[in-house]
Order: sequence, then C-alpha cells, then structure tokens
Amino acid sequence: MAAEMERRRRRRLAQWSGAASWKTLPKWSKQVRVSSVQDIGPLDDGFSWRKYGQKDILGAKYPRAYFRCTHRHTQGCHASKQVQRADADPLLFDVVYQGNHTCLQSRSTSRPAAEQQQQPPHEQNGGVSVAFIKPAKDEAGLVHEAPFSFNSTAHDGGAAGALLHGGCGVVTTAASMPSPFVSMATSDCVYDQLGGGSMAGVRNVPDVEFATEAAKSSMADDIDFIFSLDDDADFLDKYPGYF
DNA sequence: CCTATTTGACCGTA
DNA sequence: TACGGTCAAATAGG
Repeated sequence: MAAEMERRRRRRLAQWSGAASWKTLPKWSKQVRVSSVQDIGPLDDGFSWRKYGQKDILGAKYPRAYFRCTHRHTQGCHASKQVQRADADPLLFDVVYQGNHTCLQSRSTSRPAAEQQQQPPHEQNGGVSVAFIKPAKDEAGLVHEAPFSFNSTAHDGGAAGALLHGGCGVVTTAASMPSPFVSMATSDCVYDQLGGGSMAGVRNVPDVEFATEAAKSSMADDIDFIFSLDDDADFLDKYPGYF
C-alpha cells in the first residue's frame, strides 16, 4: 500500500541519484576557515541551501551535513554541497560542492557575485579560469586550488572582490599535505551576508563535520574535476555579467 | 499557515 | 555487513 509505494519511489530515486548523469555533475571542494567558532553562523556562500541530512562519519569527530539547493523542486536545481568541520581545527570547514546552480537565485536584489565560487574550475576561457589553479590531482587525488590567485584581468575588480567574499580563506589541499596555504588571507573572511534575496535566509551552519584522512582520500577518488563545459556555458549564458 | 531543520530509518555501494 | 548518502515524518520557527 502506501508504504510499499513509498518504497518503490525511494528506490527509483536512489537509482536516479546513482545514475551516470548524476555522477557527471561537476564536483569540487574547498576549505573555508572562519575567524572564530561563533562566526560559523554565516558560513554562507550566497546560495540558499536546504539541509537534508546529517551523518556521523567514521572516525570523524564531527558529523557531516548535507545540503541541496532550496530550489531543487521549484527550479530543478540540483546543486548540492556537504560541509564538514575538521576535528583538529574547528575553524576549518571542508566544503564539497556538487553540480552548478541552474536556478536563478536571488540574482537581482542580492549580490550574485557569490555565484562565482560555485563554478567548478574551468580551464580555458580567458577570464574565469584564472581563479583556479590547474586542478592538479596528486596521489591522494585531491586538488590543489589556489585561493586568490585570479588575476581578474578582463573583469572589474568588483567581481574579484566578490569572489573573495565567499571564498575567504579558501584553500584546498591534499589530504596528506599540511595545508601550507591555509594561513593567508583567511583571517578576515567578510561574509558581507547576502542580501536576503531569497526567502528565509540560510544562515544556518551550526553543524558541520569533518572527515578522516581515509574518508577524504576515498572521496577524492571520486572527485574527477570534470569541466562540464555545457553546464558552465549555460551558466555563463545566464549570468554574462559576472565574468 | 507555511517553510526549514531534525532525526532515524532506509538503500546502494564497497 | 558497515559506511555514507538520502528520504520523509515529526518538529521547530516565523
């Protein structure tokens, strides 16, 4: 009966989520450092996220939180992310994004700039690309991402600044390497909070988690930095002004 | 009233 | 079989 149908539905969903098309979604990670434990509140990147789950991770001190775009159903936006806090450094958050936003967030009223960082590293393409260093996969499979190395040549400095805004202290390091970059500009992450463009702000983020080295590396295997040109192109089409 | 979060069960994968 | 990811009922908050 109802329960049975429920079951079937779940199954379908599960399959769907495991479908190739899904795994094709671009996936990238970054680390965000906050200045103080209390600052974790606004760990917001300008998008509206809806938390749909939290899990304790093996060996991890903190649980991992799962988020999906608030407009998943209304606009079919399948962007999602998961956040985890490093047990060793509570101020460090590991964020894994998956999929680009296809939704029109609160473009008009609030600052769309935040979108930038949502973009997975894109290689060619004059302007944008610079933001990310060639995602060189090392043994661990993790990607080294340069924080603020984008020489926003073709763009107004504003964009660059905006980019920073969300990416405060953003650094991605190999699981094994002791995050050499982390120190830089991380201190004053100014989350000039997004204008409450979209409905209820999503300034949550109380619970984050952290992953063990093991978890990281295994996850890394999955990270295949796919430069889904199509997605990007599409995005750029919608937000031509950002780049 | 509505939407977002919490929480434990569920399910696929390793 | 254990782990990690997701769902949805119950709950919280406006």
